[in-house]
Amino acid sequence: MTLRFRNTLGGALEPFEPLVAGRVGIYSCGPTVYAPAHVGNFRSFVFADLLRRYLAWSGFQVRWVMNITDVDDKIIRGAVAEGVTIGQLADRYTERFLDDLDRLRIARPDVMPRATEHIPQMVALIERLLASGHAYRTDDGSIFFRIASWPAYGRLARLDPTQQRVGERVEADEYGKDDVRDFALWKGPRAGEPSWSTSIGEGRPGWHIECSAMSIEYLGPSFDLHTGGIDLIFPHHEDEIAQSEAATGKPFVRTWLHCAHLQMRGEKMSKRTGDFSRPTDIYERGYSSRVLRYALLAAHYRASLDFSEAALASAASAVERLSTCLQALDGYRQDRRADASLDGLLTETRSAFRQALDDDLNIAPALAAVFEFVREINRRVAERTLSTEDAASAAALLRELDQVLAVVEDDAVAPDDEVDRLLAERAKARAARDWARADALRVRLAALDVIVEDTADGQRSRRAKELARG
RNA sequence: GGCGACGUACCCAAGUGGUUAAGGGGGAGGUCUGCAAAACCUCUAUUCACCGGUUCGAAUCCGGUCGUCGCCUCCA
Repeated sequence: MTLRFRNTLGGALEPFEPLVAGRVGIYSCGPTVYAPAHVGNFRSFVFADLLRRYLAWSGFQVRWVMNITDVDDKIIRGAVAEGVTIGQLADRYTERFLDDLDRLRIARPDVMPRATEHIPQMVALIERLLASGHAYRTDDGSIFFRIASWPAYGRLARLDPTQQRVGERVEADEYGKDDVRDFALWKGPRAGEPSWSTSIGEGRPGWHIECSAMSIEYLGPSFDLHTGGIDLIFPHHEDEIAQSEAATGKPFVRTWLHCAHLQMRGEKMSKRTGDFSRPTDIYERGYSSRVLRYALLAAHYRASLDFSEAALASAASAVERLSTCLQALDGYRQDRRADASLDGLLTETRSAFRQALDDDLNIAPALAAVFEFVREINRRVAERTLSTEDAASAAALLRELDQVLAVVEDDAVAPDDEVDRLLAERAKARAARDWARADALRVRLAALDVIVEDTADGQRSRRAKELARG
């Protein structure tokens, strides 16, 4: 089976064929850096990261671009409220965002362009739209895209523009548009707002144009994959398509992938309702970042996912099961003949994993393949039927699959002399069959959040950090 | 009102025409272990929201009903 994706544009499951064989260009709509992003936002970034990792694992050379929106209404409002510049506010939350990405093991995109550093590219696009009659100016210096000039408008969202409930949901016309459905490419200058002096006049860019300008700049006028949350389909991505294709005359994006919402208590997690969590809130509750990653990753990207304490607890147990297996393999020593059936198991597992993810990133059967492998390996570890080399091969497969999942490998633990000393003492006590002393040391280690377990391969320790404490 | 997604065990969730309905979590019992933990084994849906229909056969196809969520405005 070959790799297939459900394309939002048209809704069909399509075989994936990159424009250039062996190479993939991905653009992901990134954050607006006016505040720390919440867990719902990160669901879509974890999804994009899974996509990127899986494509890379499958042998594609991937170029991943994610924008940083560092000028918009909310940033301007926030900067004014704090008495800082929009640059200062945006820098602060960009740093915060990058930290959040790192902790969630979302590998940094290859390019993270900022809107304010690409004004010339946006202006160039707008000039072409003005020249071709797809855009028009209004009295205040704003420039709008004329939807009536683009018959394909609404194809992505399967929305008939004439059916929009004008007046009820569509904002009243502030800028003197010809048609209320037309969207801003450029916003004329206003007192107290940042403004750029350009060939199309004074002002600042609209939201949609930045993604067109920056994706075209780094991936070309036509590229393979574009991701975002389901809420960006309309109007954001619809507008991107219209303005990009109208400006370049070329088909914009081949495949659009949209991630469903993270829900909280049955409703979309959003800052607006106040019902949301940030990653740091989850960490403070005692869950590690890879538990959070697992919780966001374990459901199919197109299915809405309810974010709850139960989901996190379940993720914590699952993650612990995976890393315990890896740890057991790393510590395993057995001088014996190789397990003749191991190669077959490794091949079957890799194949089932690939087959699942090839099917529109169907994560559940992919994880099932991993867990079935773990159960089988745990059985062989317990029965001591693996050789030391077999254990290393099994561990290597887990690590290989974890290049895609990034949840199995435990975070490196900072060395701790006190813990090391207690562990060594306990090992000595056990060797001397001094059970009372060994048990006392185990209790002391537990107080330091270190769980000690005894196995056929000796004492094993791990941090008690995946589960909520208290 | 228009458009879209969805309803499978205690929870999450795969499965889109045909042998025993994946997997994870949780729970119950057991094995192993100095003890503990981890791990392993067994059990935990004669049934897939409901009602009709098509078919030799449906969780899977068709029609209807009920319910949930999202988009149509800024939003991941």
